[in-house]
Amino acid sequence: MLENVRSELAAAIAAELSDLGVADAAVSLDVPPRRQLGDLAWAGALPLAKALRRPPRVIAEAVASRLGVRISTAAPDHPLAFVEPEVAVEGPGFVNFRLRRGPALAALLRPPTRRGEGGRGHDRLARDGEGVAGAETSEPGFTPGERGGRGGASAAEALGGGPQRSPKVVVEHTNINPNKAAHIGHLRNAVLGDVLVRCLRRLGRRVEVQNYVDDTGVQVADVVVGFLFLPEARLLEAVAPFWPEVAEGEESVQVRALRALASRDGAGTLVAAELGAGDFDDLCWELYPRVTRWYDELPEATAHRAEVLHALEGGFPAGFTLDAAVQRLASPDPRPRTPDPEALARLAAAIAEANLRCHLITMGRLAVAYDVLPHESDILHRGFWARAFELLKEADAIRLESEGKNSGCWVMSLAESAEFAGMADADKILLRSNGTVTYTGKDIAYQLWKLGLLRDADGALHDFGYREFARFAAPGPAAAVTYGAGDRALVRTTDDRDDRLPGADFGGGERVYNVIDVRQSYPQKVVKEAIRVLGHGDAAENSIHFAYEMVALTPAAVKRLEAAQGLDFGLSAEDMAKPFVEMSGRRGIGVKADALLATLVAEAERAVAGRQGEGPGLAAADLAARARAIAVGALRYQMARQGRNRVLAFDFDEALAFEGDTGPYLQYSAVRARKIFDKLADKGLAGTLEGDAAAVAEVAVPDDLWDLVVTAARTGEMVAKAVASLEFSLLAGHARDFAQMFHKLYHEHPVLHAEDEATRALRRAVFRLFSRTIDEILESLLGIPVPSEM
RNA sequence: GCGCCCGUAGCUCAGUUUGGAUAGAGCGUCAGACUCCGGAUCUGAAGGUCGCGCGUUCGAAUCGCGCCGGGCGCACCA
Repeated sequence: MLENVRSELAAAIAAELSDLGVADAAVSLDVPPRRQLGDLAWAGALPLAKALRRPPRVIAEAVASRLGVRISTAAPDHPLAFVEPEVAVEGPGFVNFRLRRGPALAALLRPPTRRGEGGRGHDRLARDGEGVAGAETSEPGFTPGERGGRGGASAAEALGGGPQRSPKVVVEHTNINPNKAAHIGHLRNAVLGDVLVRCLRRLGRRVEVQNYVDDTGVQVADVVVGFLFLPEARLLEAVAPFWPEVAEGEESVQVRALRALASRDGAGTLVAAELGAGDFDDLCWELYPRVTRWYDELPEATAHRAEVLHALEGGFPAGFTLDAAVQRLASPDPRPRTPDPEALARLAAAIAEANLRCHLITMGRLAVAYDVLPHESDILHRGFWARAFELLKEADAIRLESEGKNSGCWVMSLAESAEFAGMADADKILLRSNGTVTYTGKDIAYQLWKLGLLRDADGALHDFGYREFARFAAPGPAAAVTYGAGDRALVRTTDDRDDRLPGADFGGGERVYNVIDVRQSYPQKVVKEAIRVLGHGDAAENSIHFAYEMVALTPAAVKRLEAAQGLDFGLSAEDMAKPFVEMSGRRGIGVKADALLATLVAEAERAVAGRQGEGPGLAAADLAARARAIAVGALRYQMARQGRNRVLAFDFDEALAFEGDTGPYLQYSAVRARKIFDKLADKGLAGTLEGDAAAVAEVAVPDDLWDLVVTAARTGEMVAKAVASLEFSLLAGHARDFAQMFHKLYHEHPVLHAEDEATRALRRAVFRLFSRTIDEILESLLGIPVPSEM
C-alpha cells in the first residue's frame, strides 16, 4: 500500500514539476526523520532552487498547493486518496505529506485480493500490501527485456507459485569443504545466503539454491592421508573417542579405522542426527589438524597428499563399493605403501559424503535448505573444464605461455580490464604446466553452467547427470529442515549424463549470486572477467559476488576454547593482543556450529525452565522445542544483524545473550502479540479482521500506534533495499525497531482492559497488523522460528 | 608497493549505495515501573571533536582528495 502511494505521489509531483517547466525530474520520496513532520516527504525543491532561480520554499509551496487539488479530486480507489489533501511545507523547503490513517490502516489489514478479483485500482493496492510490486522499483534490475515485463504478470505469477518460464535466480552458498565439521564462519555464509534466498522469494523471484561440494580438493585428501598414513598413535587419539571399537584389535590402527568406517557406513550409523553426539564431522575436525601438524614436522609426508590428490582426479568406477575399497586398502600388509588409486578415490568419496551429510543436518537445524549439490568431482569427470577450455581458446581469452615464470601454463590476461588496472602481474593461470586445472579454471566452467552458457559445439547444454541424494521435509517457513522423511528431493550431480531425474532442471540462472567471503574477491573477479571476455557482458553483470567479511574469534573466546578443551593453540602474545584471532581449520582453532548450537539450547532450556514458576512442570518435548527455537533465533539474528563488510569477532557472552538486541527479543515480541489474541479469544473479545478494519476506517489513530502501522507498511521497502544492497542488517534493524515499538506500546495500550470497545477495536487492529507482520519478517524472511511460548 | 574493507557513546554495533530536518540501538553504569494481555519487557539519567585535515554543496557521518590507525587480498592452494 505504502509503496503504491509513494510511486503515485512521485508521479504526481513529476507531473506538477513538468507544468512548472522542469522536465523529467527524478522524484523520490523519503520518510521524515520524525513522525510529527508527516509520513512522506519530498526534499526535491531545494536542489531545484538554483535551476529555477527561485527560493526553494516558493517552489515547494507552488507544488504543494497544486498537489492539494490533485489529491482532493483523486478517485476513491486511487492510491492518492490515502493522502491528506493538506500538504505542509516546512523548514527550508521540505514538502511533507500525511496519510489518512484510518483508511490506510484498514487497507493494510485486509488480506490482499488475488489477481483477477476486484477492480484494477484495488488490486494494485492489494498486491502491494504484500510488498511485492512496490518493492521492485528500487532493486537494480535485470536488464530490461530479460525479466518478462514489469509489474502485472511477473509479480502476480510469483505469488501464485510462478510458471516454470519466469527467470531464475541461482544462489550458491554454504560450500563447506567436506573434510570437517562446520564452524561459525560457515554459519555466517549459510545464514546470509539463506536470508537472501528468502528475500528474493518474497520479491517474487524463482530461486534455486546450490551448495557446491569440493570433494576432490587437498582438504579431503588430507583426511584420507590421516586415515591411511598418519602415525598410529595420532590416528588412534583422533578416532578412538568416536569409534571405541578401534581402540583394540590385531590389525593396524589404520585398518581398524577403515573397517570401522566401512561397517558404520554399511549400517547407516556413520552419521548421527543427534545434536551433541560426537559425529563423523567431529572426528574429522580432530583428525585434520593432526595431519597438517604432521606435515609441518615431517615435510616429506606431503608426498602422500600429492599421491591421494592424483588418485582423486582419476575417480573410481561406478558400482565400486566402500567395502571393496577398504578390502583392497586393508588386505596386503599392515600399512599399505602403494594404495590402489581407485580405492583411495572411493574412500575419499565416502569421507566427503559423510561430512556433507553432517553439514546438511547442521544447516537443517537452522532451517537452511538446498535444491542441488553440484560436486567438483562431477565437474571434473563430466568434462566441464575441457569444454570451457575450448570456449576460452576459441574466444582468444587465454594463451599458452612459452617463456617467463608462467612458461608452460595457459593464462588469462587481465591487463586489458579496468578492474585489474595497476596490477603488477595481470595474468591468472588457469591450466598448470603439469596439465591440471586450477580452482579458478574449474570455477569458470561452473559459473558458465550456472548461467546456462556452457554449451557444446552443437549448441546443446553441457549438463550434469543427476540423482537423488536425500529426502527432506520443512514443515513451516522457519521450521527445522529434517532429512529422511519428507517428500522433497535434494539432488546431487553425477558424472554420467545418462543419470536422468524427472523434472531435474538446474543451472541456467538469469542471475547468479555467489555467497563467498571477501577474501575470495580476486578469483571471483577473474571468473566474472572470463564470462565477459567470452562475449557474455550481460551475464557477467549478473554474476554477483555476495562478499562478506570473515568471522574471527575474540581473544577471550580463544581462551575459553582452550580452557574447555584443555588445549593450547600456541598463539603468540602478539596474536592474543589483537582485537580478533582468525579461525583456522588446519590448526583446529574454531567454534563448531553444532557445539555452539548445543550450548545455546542448553542455556535456553535453563532460561525457559527458570521462568516456568510454580505450576506443573513443562513437558520435556515442549521445553526442548522452545529452547531449540530460541537458540536458532539467537544464532541467526546474530549472523544477520551485522553489516556484511565488518569482521564479526565472535564472543561467547555476546552470542549467548538473550536480552536486548537479540533474536529472542524479537521472538518475544511475536509471542507476546499472539498471547494478546489468545487471551482475547478466551474472553470472547477476539473480534474479526473485517470488523476491526471497518471500525478503524473512520477513526483517529494516535501518533504512537500510527508509528507502528507505518513501520509495518515499510517492510516491503526494506526487503527490496536489503536485496539491492545485499545488506541484511537493514532488515534485521527494521525488525528490531518494529519489535521495540511494539514492546513500548504493549505497556501503554492494553487491549483486554481497554476503556471502551472503540479503543479496543483500534488497538486490536494495530496489534493484529503487528502480529501478522512480525511473524512474516521473522519466519519467512529471517528464518527465525517463533515458538508457541517462551 | 598496488587493490579492497573498517574507524560513529566506556564496550558491541546500526545509519554511508539515493547527501536533508534534533546522529540511533543494545550491553554496561545509576535511578525507577501499575496486585492489571508474561519483567527475555518498559520509563528516565549520564555518555558523541561521527579517526584527522582540506574541498564540493543551501546542507556532509554520508560525496571527492590527502593523511593516520587497523584488517584482508594480490599462488602453477582451494
